[in-house]
Amino acid sequence: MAVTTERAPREPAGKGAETRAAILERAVDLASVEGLEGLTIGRLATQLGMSKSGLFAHFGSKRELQLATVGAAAQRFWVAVIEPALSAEEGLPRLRALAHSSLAYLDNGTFSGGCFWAATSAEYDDRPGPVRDAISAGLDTWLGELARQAKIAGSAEPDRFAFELYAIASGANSRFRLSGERAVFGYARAAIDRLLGELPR
Amino acid sequence: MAVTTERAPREPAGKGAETRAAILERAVDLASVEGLEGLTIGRLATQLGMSKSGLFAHFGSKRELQLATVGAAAQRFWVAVIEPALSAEEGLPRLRALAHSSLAYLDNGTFSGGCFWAATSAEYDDRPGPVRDAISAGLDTWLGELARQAKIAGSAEPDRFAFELYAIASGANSRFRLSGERAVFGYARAAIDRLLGELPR
DNA sequence: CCTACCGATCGGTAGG
DNA sequence: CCTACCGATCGGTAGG
Repeated sequence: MAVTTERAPREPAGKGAETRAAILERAVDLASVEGLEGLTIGRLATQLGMSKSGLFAHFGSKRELQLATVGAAAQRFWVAVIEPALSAEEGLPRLRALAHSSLAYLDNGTFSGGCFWAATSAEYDDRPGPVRDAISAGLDTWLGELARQAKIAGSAEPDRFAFELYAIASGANSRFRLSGERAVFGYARAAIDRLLGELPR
Repeated sequence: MAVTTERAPREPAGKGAETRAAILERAVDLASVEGLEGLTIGRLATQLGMSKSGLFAHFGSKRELQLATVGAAAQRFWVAVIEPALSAEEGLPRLRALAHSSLAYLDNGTFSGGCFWAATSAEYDDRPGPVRDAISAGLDTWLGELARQAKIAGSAEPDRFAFELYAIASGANSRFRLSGERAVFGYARAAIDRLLGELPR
């Protein structure tokens, strides 16, 4: 019973699914530059060499396109940041690996327009609705994982710890994006090392 | 000679200047919610009960409206954050006052849509041009002042220090804006106190 | 500061 | 997946 309640994917497989995946890859990059509002169907279609209505048919509404784009960005974040850290033992080693890979992901241009999550969360924090909820859930997952690892590592205040790690990384992203100075990543690494040094050993 | 090179204000004084000031107050709030792209002339005019073209005439282009809005936001930041801290002695006391007033300004809704600077810097970091330059200059001034006070307070790395203060405050803003949890301001205050405690006394 | 208008682009639809 | 089209809204202009 439970299985049958799963929503069937709009695109089962084959060419349609490939096209959809290609659209979403572009959509994530475009949204990281222009935002999820600036992600217009016409511009996206032009970049992909297809018609507006052809692209539109894959999603049915702009909102569905935006939600699918948030999902694709979550996948990319997982591959770039979470997965590489999974080989490290839970607790302090995992935390160190996550902090490293998240800074690397900001530095090396995983998203062409800087961090998708930083851009879209600032854009949507005042726009209630399912798109905002999806972005918020993605960030909550990230902070929750940081807090979980901090707790395993023995932190007495895992939520505060997660907040500080998050703040340092997102601060480095926004400063780097505006000033272009890579020095901020050095500052961020120093701050993270000091923070990790607070944990019991 | 030097005085005459100053650019004459577009609106000298009187009723025109008052209208312009009222427009910009609204524009700052609207932009803190919708962004500086979402700040459309039509919507702003409707909110103020005036015609699009009447409002438009005050600025001549959307870009000029955006630049004037950034200037008005800088004024509001100055009044809310910098000015209240000026009574504190330079160095550690000033730094403590600035950190306090900046967190208070995020918590008490100085801008109706959360921090104008956080919202617009994320929006414009990939949009080269004078608007981006104005936002960037405003943030550079803020970080520069933090670094200047950190240096006076005896920090060996004032730029790193300023970065960390900035990151904590901006992280608190973005987490509060998305999650609504005031606990982040407590985390931020703890982090700032720890940071200020690093300074020589 | 207004009415009346412009070309371009938006999300979305009809019909194939 | 396409062409052809829709009503609404965008920034901006003409003329007063």
